[in-house]
This record gives sequence, C-alpha cells and structure tokens, in this order.
Amino acid sequence: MEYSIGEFSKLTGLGIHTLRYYEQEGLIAPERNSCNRRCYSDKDLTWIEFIKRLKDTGMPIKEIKHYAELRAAGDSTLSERMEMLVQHRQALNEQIARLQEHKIKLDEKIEFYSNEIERVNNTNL
Amino acid sequence: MEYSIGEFSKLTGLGIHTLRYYEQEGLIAPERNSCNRRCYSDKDLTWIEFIKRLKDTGMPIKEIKHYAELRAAGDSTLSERMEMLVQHRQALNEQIARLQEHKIKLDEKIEFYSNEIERVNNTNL
DNA sequence: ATACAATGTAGAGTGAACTCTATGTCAAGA
DNA sequence: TCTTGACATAGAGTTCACTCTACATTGTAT
Repeated sequence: MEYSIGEFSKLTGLGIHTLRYYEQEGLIAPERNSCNRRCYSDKDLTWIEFIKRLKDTGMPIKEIKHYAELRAAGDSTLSERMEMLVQHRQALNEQIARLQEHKIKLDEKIEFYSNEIERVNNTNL
Repeated sequence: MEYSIGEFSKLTGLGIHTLRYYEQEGLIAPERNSCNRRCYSDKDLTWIEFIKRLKDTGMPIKEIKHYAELRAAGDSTLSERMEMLVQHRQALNEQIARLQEHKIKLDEKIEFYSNEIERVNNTNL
C-alpha cells in the first residue's frame, strides 16, 4: 500500500508538518509520484514506528538521522547499527532504573504527606 | 549551614545561571545576606533535590513553580500538594511502563540484528 | 470552467529550559 | 591602593523539536 502525506499523518499520529520536518532532517525519504507528491509505503510505516520508539526513549533527532544514514547505506552498516542500538539499550536501562528510584522516593514523599495531613488535622481539633 | 551561590552550584550540580533562572521562575527563594548576596540553606538543598527529582521525572518548570507556590503558602495546601504528587506518580508509572515496553521491542530488534549479521556473514562466504 | 481541498516549498515563529554577555558592585589579599 | 574574583542584574542568544504562515500547484467534484 501507498499513502499520501495526509493518510500517513493519520496512520502515524504525526502531523503533516512534522513528517515534512522529519524528511528535511533526513529521518525518512518517501518516494515521490509523478506530480511530486510524497508517496509513503508500508516500509515507511514500519520505519517511522521505529523512529517514534527511538524518540520516545530519548534519542535525539540528530542521532536518529545518523542511524537512518547507516540504514540507507545497506548491509555493510549492520554491525554499526547494532552497536548503536546496544548503546541505546544501555542508556534506556539506566533511564528506567533512575525512574524507578525516583518512583520509590516519590512514594515515600506521598506517604510522608499522608502522615503530615493526618497530624495537622489532629492538631487542629 | 549556609552557602553562596557558587558553593550551592557545586553541591547541587546545577549551574549558577540555572540557579538564578530557577529563582526567577519562582522555584526557589534563597535568603539574601547584608550585601544582597544569595544565601542558600540546607533546607534549600533538600528542596532543590526534590525539584531535580520532579524535573527528572518529566514535570515541567511551570508545574514545579505551582507546587513551590503551594509549599510557600504553608500547611493549608498540604492536601493539594499531595494530590499533585499522586497525579505525578500516576504519570511516572505510565512512563516507566512505556519505557519497559520499548525496552522489550528494542531487545527484539537487537536479537533480529544479531541474526541478520550472522546471515549476511554466511552469505558472503 | 471553476472552485476546493490536498499538497508542495521556503522560511518564520514558538515554547521550553537553559546559557551566556555586558555591565556594575564589593570585600579581601598582595 | 590596586587588582582579583565572586557576586549582582538585565537582557540577549542558543538548542531542540516542532508548528505555522504565505504562497504556488494540481487533481477532483460540480
């Protein structure tokens, strides 16, 4: 299947402007039809879903662009790409660990608040 | 203990400029000494560590500012503050869940890459 | 034929969170 | 006394990732 930018925007949940911006930044390079309209494929769809994943896990556009360039260069860059993903996984694991630590502290804080509110209520009897 | 902005910067790992910016944005309000220099206390230290936690878990400055205002208003805002934290905990839990989902997918992708590299190597024998 | 909706490009604008520059004050050491 | 370094304010500049505007073009419905 092929999609116009409008259709692709709906499929991906990314705005039309954002899709053009991503193209400009070198993240994605859809085909063009006879009259110069962008023509996104199912491969583009899979690819953009992966881009979203990288973005959501904190990879900056520049780095995704680099990954996209390696990808466009073909099989010879497979191990370099894997290396990037392994590094990114490492960063992601650390990020998750940090957030879990924060969650614990936040739970404690909320617990403290509970007691504090209780205390204040009793004091004001 | 009391700290100059330079000392406080080192203690917190936040730049001097950033500390002044946070003050301007209403996140923190250090005392001033006789000659108008900022004079951070240990309470400020605890507070800024909490601010960092909120920031690291994705709370925007505006919202932290709101929390700071409630905090400054005293005990009467305790339950409202707790409400904010409970909401934030909810967001944090969702964020962690999303990242864990992403991690699984990334693991799969890396596994796929492993196989692909293996395959390409064999093809090129 | 004409109107319209979607698309195209180029470039400006936005908002968040810093980060830096210019300029001035002031206490302490050589 | 002179210089140095840390501090002060006000405001400009930066980076990121969009998001929007202006204007031109084109395929489709009336």
